[in-house]
Amino acid sequence: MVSLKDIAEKCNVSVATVSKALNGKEDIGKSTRDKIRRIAEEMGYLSNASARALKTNRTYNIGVLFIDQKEAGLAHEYFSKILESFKSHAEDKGYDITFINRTVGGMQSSYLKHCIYRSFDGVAIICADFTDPQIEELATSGIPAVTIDYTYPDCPSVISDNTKGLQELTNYAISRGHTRIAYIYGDDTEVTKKRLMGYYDSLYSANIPIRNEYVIAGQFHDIDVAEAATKQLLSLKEPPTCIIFPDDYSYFGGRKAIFEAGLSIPNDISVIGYDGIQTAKIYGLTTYAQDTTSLGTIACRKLIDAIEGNSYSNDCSIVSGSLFPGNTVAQI
Amino acid sequence: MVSLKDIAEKCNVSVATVSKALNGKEDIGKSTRDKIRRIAEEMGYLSNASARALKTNRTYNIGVLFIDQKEAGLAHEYFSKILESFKSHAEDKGYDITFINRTVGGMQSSYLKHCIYRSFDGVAIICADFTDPQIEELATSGIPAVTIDYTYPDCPSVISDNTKGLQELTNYAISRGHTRIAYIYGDDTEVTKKRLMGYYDSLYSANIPIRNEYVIAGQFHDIDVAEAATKQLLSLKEPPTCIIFPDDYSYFGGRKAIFEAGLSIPNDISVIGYDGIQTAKIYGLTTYAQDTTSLGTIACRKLIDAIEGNSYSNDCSIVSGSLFPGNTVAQI
DNA sequence: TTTTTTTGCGAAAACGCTTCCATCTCGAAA
DNA sequence: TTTCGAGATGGAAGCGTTTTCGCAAAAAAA
Repeated sequence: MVSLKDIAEKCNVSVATVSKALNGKEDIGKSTRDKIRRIAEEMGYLSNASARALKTNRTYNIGVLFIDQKEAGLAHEYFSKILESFKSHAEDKGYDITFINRTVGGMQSSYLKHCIYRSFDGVAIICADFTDPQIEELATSGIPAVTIDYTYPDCPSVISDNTKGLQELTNYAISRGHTRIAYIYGDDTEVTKKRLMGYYDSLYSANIPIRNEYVIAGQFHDIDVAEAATKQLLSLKEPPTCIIFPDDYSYFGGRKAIFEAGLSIPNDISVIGYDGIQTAKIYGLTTYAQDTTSLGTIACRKLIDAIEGNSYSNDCSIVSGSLFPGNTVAQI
Repeated sequence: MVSLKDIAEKCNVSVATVSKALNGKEDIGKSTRDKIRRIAEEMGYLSNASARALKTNRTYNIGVLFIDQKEAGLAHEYFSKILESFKSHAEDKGYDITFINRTVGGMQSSYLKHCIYRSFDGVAIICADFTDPQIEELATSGIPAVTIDYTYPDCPSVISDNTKGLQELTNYAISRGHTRIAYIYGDDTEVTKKRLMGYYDSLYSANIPIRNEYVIAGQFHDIDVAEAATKQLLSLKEPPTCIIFPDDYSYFGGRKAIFEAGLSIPNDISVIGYDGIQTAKIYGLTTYAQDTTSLGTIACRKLIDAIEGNSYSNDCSIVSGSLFPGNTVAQI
């Protein structure tokens, strides 16, 4: 590989001068600068990221935590879209993306140690189990960090407006004449709490009594659980006329139960998802499309602000999505 | 951050000794080695990846090319599952994964230059447009590389057995009594060529004449194109009784056309996908599940072999998948 | 005992880069 | 004329490692 030294020799200048020319420093003659740049280009020079990092303590590398909870991982459209958007924004700004894991040198270690070892300039926690103490350790370690869909104290975050999402969906069902609206909620997380708030709020505002048997626990991205929960709802003496699932994917499980019960959608029962994934939209599922592009971009912008220290805002941005009406909620 | 020097001072030995102790070199006393290791642990020492890379020319970092063709990108289940599997195998072996892009320092450049700049030990080309000259440049640059679903000369690869896949699917349709089997093939790539071979071979072996109007061009992962192609097939004087789609996702487009034509699956027409993605399986789509776990693992193993120089096999591994019968092919 | 071998450890260079500071030149001000 | 300051350039240190080589001490052989 061609190094600064090679260019220096070819140009009859010092290594220091070459470095300055290439980095656009001020104290250098215009003509020498241009010459050095031209020669460097000709020789196909590329700076050595390791050497530069060693000297400057900046890697221009962002660690991304993206954990494969329940085998969904990268294949989970919501998260992978966010990652996609985050990544492309980061690349525009000159940062690369490396996955964080809990090994260093092939040995079990911790997320934080891995990040320190790799000297990431910052980390983005996109998809993770926020109850894992290792995650909290990382988010609050002092390394610039940003979290998505969860907020730690003193760590900037961006979250999807889950309350609003469930409000809009519930309101939509109400506007179509439904009052027996069930909600199968997801895992016990912040996201779920926020969504429940939206659900309760909508019903309350519409003066619809809340029925406990209509609010049952499910899990995110789990077909079997959704199927079982749906069966449970359908077996009530007075079953709901509309079911809201934890997410679009879970809906596919509920659908199975509904069909097996000999019911049709939306004539016999209405259904609603959450996320706005492609395959759900194709089926015309009524859902709430989260704005993954904004989530990723904003998260990245905040992280880079934190890294570079300008206008650093240690707050929580809330991004709202949009209702996708579909055709799975019947007018009553 | 604590460095070798800090440990050396605390232990009253030289930096060289500490390095050797921590790296398990031979010429060092057992007791000093243990002491150094203990102190290092206590002080929370982590070696500096940049410094080490600078000195050794090894980054233990693998570049992964994963390009978002037609907006599918990370959300494409087939590729993201492969990446997932590749990643986890790499991490076990002490390698990290960084995404390749065509910028360096935020400026437009090329994939190869980006990889050189980052000094990746090797690169994996998982999802890309293999006709792009920049990809070929990268694959044949001399940097250890592995490609998936495409083979360049002198570059190890692993490909899914596409010929076999289409043979099995076609044979399955034939075994269910079909003879008017259409195939909407994907983009003009190696993968498509191989699959067409399988399709033709199956029909030929079964003495079923090949009808040109049944073999039409579609695209991978494109719902609209699949919908149009399906319409075209359905409008034939003698439409097929079974349609094989480029992939599971495309099927969702075809499904639309079929329903709009007032037909039902599989009573009026049988359908077959390819890939074995979750949502397709849920719907009972007859498909061919590719073995993404093996694809990722084998690719990673080959790449690391190439990097580390042991038993380096510059060949092409073929991985077969398995038929998922589903219930979308009627018995005739 | 002396000689040889083995073992344990350290000095120092090098990897490629950035940056502080010193030096030198030259035109402008005094 | 001398003095100054600005502009251009280079020397050199240092970032945290690894690794070669040399040296001393201890152990083994003579």
